[in-house]
Amino acid sequence: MPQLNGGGGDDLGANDEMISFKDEGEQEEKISENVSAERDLDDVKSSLVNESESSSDSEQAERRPQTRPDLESYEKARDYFSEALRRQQDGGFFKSPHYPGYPFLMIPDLTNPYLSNGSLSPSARTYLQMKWPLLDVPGSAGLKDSRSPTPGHLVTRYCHLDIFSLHRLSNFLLCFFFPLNLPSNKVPVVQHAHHVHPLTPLITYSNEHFSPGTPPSHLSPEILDPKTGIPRTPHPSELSPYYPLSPGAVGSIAHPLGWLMPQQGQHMYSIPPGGFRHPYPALAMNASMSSLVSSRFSPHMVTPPPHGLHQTGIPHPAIVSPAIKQEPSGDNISPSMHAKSPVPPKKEEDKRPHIKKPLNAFMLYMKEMRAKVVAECTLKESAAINQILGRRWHSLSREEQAKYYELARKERQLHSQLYPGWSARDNYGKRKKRKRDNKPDSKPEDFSIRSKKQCVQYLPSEKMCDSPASSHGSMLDSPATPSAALASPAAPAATHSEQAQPLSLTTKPEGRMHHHHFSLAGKASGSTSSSSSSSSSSSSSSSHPTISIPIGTSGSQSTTPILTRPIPFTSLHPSMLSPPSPFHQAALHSHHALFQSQPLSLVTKPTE
DNA sequence: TCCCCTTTGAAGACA
DNA sequence: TGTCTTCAAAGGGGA
Repeated sequence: MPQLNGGGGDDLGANDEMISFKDEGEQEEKISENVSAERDLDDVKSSLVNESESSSDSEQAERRPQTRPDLESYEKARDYFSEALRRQQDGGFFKSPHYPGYPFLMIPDLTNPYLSNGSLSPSARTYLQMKWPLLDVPGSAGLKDSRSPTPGHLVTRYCHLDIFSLHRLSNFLLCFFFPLNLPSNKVPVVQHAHHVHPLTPLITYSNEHFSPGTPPSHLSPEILDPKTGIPRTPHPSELSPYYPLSPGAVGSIAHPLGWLMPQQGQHMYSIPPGGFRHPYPALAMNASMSSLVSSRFSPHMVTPPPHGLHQTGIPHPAIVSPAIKQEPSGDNISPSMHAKSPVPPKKEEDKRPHIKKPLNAFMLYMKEMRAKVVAECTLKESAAINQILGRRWHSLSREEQAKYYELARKERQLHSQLYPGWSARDNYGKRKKRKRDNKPDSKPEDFSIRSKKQCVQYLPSEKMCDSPASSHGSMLDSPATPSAALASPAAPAATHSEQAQPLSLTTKPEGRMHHHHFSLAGKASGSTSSSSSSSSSSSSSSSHPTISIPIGTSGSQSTTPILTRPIPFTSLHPSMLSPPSPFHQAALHSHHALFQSQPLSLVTKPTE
């Protein structure tokens, strides 16, 4: 657990009160989180053929990622933003993440965090919890759990920061994020010697991220010459290349994340060019970070280094250097790329950066939650992790999903603004075609043979996958609220369709449901997008006893009256067959949508 | 070393 | 317009 002042520093004060909180919270967190995680984990683990996966708790503890390498922290920070965003929007709905150390730049008036009555203002609490890892306490304990402490307790848990400590804290952050003319690559913060700073990701990269001699932009729009210290107009090459803009786009970009913009009048600290950079601003965005994006996408945006890296050397998530990600040479570069490429024309076309697709809602969710799932389980295979994530995704309420849809929409918007000429087609052919693309419609027998790592093995045949999606979540009882529809252009179809579904079965986008029989096991039953043949469906039907639930059509198939989608019996959670146990009910409370009480009471028997 | 696997969603291609 | 394909992330595992 990173601690700020464990090494004796007293800059922030109250350090002696901060230390144990995380441990306390971690225990609570473990208990609650493991409820769901273990379920998913057990589910997946039990389905894994690899028996070696079964490990003792001690092994699990050992395998749980501890402090990650810096590069991972870099990504973790990225995830943390999304996490924090969600938590902020959810009011602490989600538990504190496993990865501490999260740099937030915008401080909602930390110097005056107290309300008139002397209590800590909610914003300050939110900030302290979310933005300042040292002060972070498990969100579940503080804001979600019905047993959560009283506000007074919260204040206590928030370390009794007095006004001076907070002021010092804010100053600390300012000094940290906006070093002024630091002479060298030294970390421009007061960093205690013995502990990892909670902002370790930043510090870790600070040698690279914090360009010496770049003053805070909130202090001056100009750049101080690193040599002379004289303010001067920033040279394009020194400016943030994060989202390189085409010349025409420079300065014309409306804030793509204005929905996250904080209230006016709230002072924010913009990021200096060359200062702290989040790899993916849109992901990093939250209300406290929006001005960061504002500054990041300021007219200072210029072309990035040709290799697709930041001047800090950190690759932009959306720009992958050919050295990192192989791609064919210039042949596949679309004309738009040629015209709009942020990279100056080079003789070697293949060195053009690979602009990745913007992440969709699920990808954003996956990035955010993957670390949690991985931390909670011993599973290493992403395929299994993704299955869990996929189920959890479905288990999310529409409101929660809507956040990601909205975030993804902003991502796309931002991406389109930054890369006006970019097209998804530009990336076509840069990956080797998958085998399944050439695979003929597999017969049921073929499916079982096709791959020993097929998801059939991830999903248990006996033990119900008690993941929320297949058992609880929107698969059967999604509220079909239009929130997601409002948030995502893709969502409307689903919402529209699901509203017509008696059971509100959350279905894949209709383009994927090529057949009238749809297995809730999804691709686990062979219904891959590209191999969505009748055979795969029949494979599912043949391999899983199913019950048929009449559902409405969806999307483009809305004209089709009613479809009957067999649900593999093995996909039914016991809770669907019987009331949830007290333990389960506790889990329901702890995990919100992941464990909602089941309105359905399906009684069926496997047709062995 | 490269590809597969797995998930969902977005976007492009194609009929 | 509807259907299909590709790619986005992630990392263990297999060839």
